[in-house]
Amino acid sequence: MAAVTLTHRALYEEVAELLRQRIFSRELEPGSWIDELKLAEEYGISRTPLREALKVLAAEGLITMKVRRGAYVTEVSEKDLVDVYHLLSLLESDAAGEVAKRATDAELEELKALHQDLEAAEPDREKFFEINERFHMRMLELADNKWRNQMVADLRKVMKLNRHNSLFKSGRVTQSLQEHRDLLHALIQRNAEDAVSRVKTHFKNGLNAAV
Amino acid sequence: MAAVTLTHRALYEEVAELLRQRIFSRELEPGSWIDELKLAEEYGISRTPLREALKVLAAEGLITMKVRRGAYVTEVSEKDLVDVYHLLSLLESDAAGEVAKRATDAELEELKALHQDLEAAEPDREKFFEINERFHMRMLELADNKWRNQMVADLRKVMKLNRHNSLFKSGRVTQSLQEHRDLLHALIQRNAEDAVSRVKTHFKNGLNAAV
DNA sequence: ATTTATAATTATTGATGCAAAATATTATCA
DNA sequence: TGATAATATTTTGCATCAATAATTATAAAT
Repeated sequence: MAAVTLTHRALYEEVAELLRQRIFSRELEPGSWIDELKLAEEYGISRTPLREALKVLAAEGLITMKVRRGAYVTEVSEKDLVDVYHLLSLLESDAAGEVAKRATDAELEELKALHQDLEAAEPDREKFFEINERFHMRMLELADNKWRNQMVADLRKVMKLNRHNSLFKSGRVTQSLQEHRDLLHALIQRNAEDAVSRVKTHFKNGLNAAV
Repeated sequence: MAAVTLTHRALYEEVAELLRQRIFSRELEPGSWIDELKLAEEYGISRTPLREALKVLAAEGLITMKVRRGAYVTEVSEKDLVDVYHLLSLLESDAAGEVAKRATDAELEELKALHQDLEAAEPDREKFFEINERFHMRMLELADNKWRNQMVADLRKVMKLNRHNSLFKSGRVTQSLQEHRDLLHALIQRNAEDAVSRVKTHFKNGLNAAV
């Protein structure tokens, strides 16, 4: 019904995005079964695009398909979280080293501006969260490896499944900001080795605050 | 036709696997458009499970979906190949370091046995290829990070899209064997640092032979 | 009373059909 | 003769429909 057809993206993509939001907001809880029929009715769409959306989310690791049992929201164990942080640390630190070496001055300026936004957003958790994500992804983009970007984006989604968000721990935001400052300093100094180690520290502390 | 219904896996999974084979065998060429209707008829199935299979392959990076244009086999540029090798190097070398530190003696024995199979397979390219893959994936498993396993498995699929297979270059098999020998030595010595660097060298040489 | 088997219900998976969109082709006009 | 517009064909994408598999509940037998 009333499905406006200015469908720039395919319907299954739109639905996938809606489902992601519901998963991250924990409206769909980890471990819970996904009722295709109910969701399709709720969105006023058929099950076909919904099922295609579920396949996409399954590939991202957000949901798990069980044969003849349907789709379940992925449960992230503590070990999973440790493993995911480890990979993010590895991939993003490598990217930071690349950026320190290859980014143009203008690009580093851009990161600096993003960081300033982050400093300004500090009291607003939601905003801090969003800009933090933007900073990380922008650095990734500057490292110019689309395959890594895709992997990091997927891993970050899994990370967000975890109920204990590290930024909600008291003092973590302040600490995180300091780590970002240090990283930015290393990048501007074009000290690749230092940038790598700063990112690794950042993720190590992030994990400690998360578990 | 004759679609035997001992469907332990879902049909879309089976179809995805069949398509992977056709892509790797270059029967479906990179850049070429995938004719849903024709394939569905060929396999004697409907378009629904086929489309779901395409979504899975798209998530793996093997095919690319264009809105209202359908699915195309992914074309891997030289830069893509460099980027993918870089990531494989990063992820697998890290895994090797982990294995050097944490694997049990029995597990290292298992890797050693696999390596012996590889030595024995040398003249048979096809077999060498297969056992080489098994060795790499087994090492990954021993490093015990399922998220990394998934990522490496996907990246290796993309790598296989490339037409220039490095192992087809003369002398590369011999060189590759030597690198494996060195890696195994480092693992058995439990020298993590050396293992990491051996894997990195292995991928650097692999890339050089591939481009 | 407990266990096993069968039947019924429920939910997933696959097929078919239809509508909308994009591209290619043809015809007409300048 | 070339360009533009209209039409036709091709193909994607969504919905509805049918069937298959699994689980649960009930009944019967030991």
